[in-house]
Amino acid sequence: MNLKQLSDKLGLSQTTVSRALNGYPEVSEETRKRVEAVAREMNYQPNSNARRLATGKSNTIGHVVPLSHHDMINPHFSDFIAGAGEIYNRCGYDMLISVVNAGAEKPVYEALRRNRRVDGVIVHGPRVEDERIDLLRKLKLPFVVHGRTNDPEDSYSWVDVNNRRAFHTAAKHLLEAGHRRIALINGWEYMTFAAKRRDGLEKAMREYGAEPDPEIMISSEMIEPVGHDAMKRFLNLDNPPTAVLCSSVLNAMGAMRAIHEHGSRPGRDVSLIAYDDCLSFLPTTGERPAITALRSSIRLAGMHCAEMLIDLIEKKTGPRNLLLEAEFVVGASTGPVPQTATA
Amino acid sequence: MNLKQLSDKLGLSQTTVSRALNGYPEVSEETRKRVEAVAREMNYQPNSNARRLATGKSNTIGHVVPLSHHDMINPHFSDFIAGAGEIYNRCGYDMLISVVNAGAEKPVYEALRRNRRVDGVIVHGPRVEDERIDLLRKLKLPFVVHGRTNDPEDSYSWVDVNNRRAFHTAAKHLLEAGHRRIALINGWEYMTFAAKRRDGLEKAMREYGAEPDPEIMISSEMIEPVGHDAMKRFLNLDNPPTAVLCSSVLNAMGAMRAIHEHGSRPGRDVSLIAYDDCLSFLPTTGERPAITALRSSIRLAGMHCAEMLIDLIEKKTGPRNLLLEAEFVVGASTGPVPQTATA
DNA sequence: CAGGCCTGCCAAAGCGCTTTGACTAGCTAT
DNA sequence: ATAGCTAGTCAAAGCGCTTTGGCAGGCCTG
Repeated sequence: MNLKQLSDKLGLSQTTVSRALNGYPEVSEETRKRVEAVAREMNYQPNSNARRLATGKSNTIGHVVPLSHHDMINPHFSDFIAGAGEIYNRCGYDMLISVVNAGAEKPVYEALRRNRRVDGVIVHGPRVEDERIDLLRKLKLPFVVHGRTNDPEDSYSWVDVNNRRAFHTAAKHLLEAGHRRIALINGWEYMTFAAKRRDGLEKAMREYGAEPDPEIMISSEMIEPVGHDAMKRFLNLDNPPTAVLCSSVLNAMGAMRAIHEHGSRPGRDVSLIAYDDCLSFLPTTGERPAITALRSSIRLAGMHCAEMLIDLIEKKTGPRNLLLEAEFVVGASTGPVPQTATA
Repeated sequence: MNLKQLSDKLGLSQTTVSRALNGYPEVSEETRKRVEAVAREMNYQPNSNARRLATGKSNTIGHVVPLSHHDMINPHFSDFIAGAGEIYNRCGYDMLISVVNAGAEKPVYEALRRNRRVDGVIVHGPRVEDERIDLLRKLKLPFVVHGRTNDPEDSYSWVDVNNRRAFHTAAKHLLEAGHRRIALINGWEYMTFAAKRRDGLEKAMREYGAEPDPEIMISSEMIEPVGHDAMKRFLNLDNPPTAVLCSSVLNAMGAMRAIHEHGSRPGRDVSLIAYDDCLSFLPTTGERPAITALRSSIRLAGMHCAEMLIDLIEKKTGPRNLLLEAEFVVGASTGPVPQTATA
């Protein structure tokens, strides 16, 4: 069933039927009703390729997903997608995903643009120095960054969590409890979110007269074994940390494992705080959670990004920004600094 | 730069240029070379919407991803996508993802078909009773199932792991070591993979004269806290299991946590085997792995599915099947049944 | 009542590609 | 010499939609 057949059936021109269905005002209400009724009855749906060719609009959002060195997609990604996907469904957009080796994004963006394959893109995993912002601006391809780069903040659209403040808050909590040697198990610090988290931690420490020690700070992949190995190493130092900040629940689990193996008790001998992206497959349970955490839903961030991008595309507004705050939830994994250590 | 401009520049007709670029034989080699050179120089790339409209082929593969009850996408999904995405890139296909509530897939498939939005789809999360097979056959939309349903096996295309044999092997390993009370922390058993795993376990147990006990078997979401809570409950029974099979590393981690909390030692007091999908964010480490596991890469499965589907689409072959075997790797989490228990 | 202005509809021209059917020139076979 | 191929090219007809530019006819307005 195509437009021609439908309009023949209705005894109307294709023009009128098209307009009726797309809500143009040049059609009488009566005709519109009739067209809509028959279209529904015939189960008519316009061919999207034809429509795209005619309008130049694709009603598709692109996600260019960088693979890390280990051919792995950031595990946070599936939750982000779940959030964004919900909005796309609601607004009638499709989601196109391109998996590509980190750093090789450029030709993909160019191809998406040249082909008019997408109306806009979401930028994942922004780095401090990121050439994608300039590229996309040059390509005139609407985009929203999930996170930030070091470009001027109001020069592009982004949705981000206040990572610096989050880690500042967490660090302050530890510092107030007497901790002075605080370890950091961070993501890659060429990524903006990780750099900002370190900033927040260091700022808080300096405010309390504590000196950040590079020896107990690591920047790496946010996965379980990395957390484990790092924490194990830290605990075996002559001067081990009394607390640790983890950039993800994944490496936090590893750190916890190392703490247990070392015979230490979390919250007593060692305090631990994790940044919890509310990963759907690792829900942090119960009333009094096992882990003290900073929480912000990555799924929600996905929804915000999608909404903002669609707004940008349809209303052609200028750059917009959204800064979310992480929630700080005290759990069982933090406590006052042990006496032996403060002495 | 479109075809017309390009052919004007070359002094050829659009027909000839199109044929030259698409490798048709009716063009002299000399002309083809010239066309290709200029096309590259001009950075010409055909508009994919126009091509799609003309050919009716979309060069796009659809993934309809069901959301579980908790609005969560199966975490295995991102690894699968990484594998499939690699193949799509290599073969010039795009990946279209539709996130949809579990059970509401039907209208989405119908729309994808009617719109000629995709050339084929990958079916995720097949259930024992799954109406999608029939639906897709009726829609004449090529598809490959990642897993199986209870439809006749050669009546549709699938890529699956031999889940029954995998769990049979694992169970046998435990049974040989003297274990008779074996617990199961499984995925939802309306999903085929989970049902088959249970079958494999029960078959092995019966072969060794052990009776499966429903009280120490659970079918649920494969996430950490579920594994924890289940194992905790099992260990507190009057007659606790001496071994446990976990359907995922995620719930295995939870089970491990419960074992530790209970003061038991994995591999000594309680044996544990996990099915490891080689999740990129939870790599199982080292020479002598901490967990005895069945291994099969879900990323590889993604690649196989993508390859098979593209073959189906391009060569229009009949149904094809691929049954992969999981690798069994003995680690530190299994050992002989403790004496107290056998007595 | 002439002129202008809506309202509601239509025919036809794209959008940029593929593909059909035809045509020419040169060559072979009869 | 005529017919019949083949190789190489082209003009034009789609693919199914949107959108431009008209064109009737009814309604005001002065």
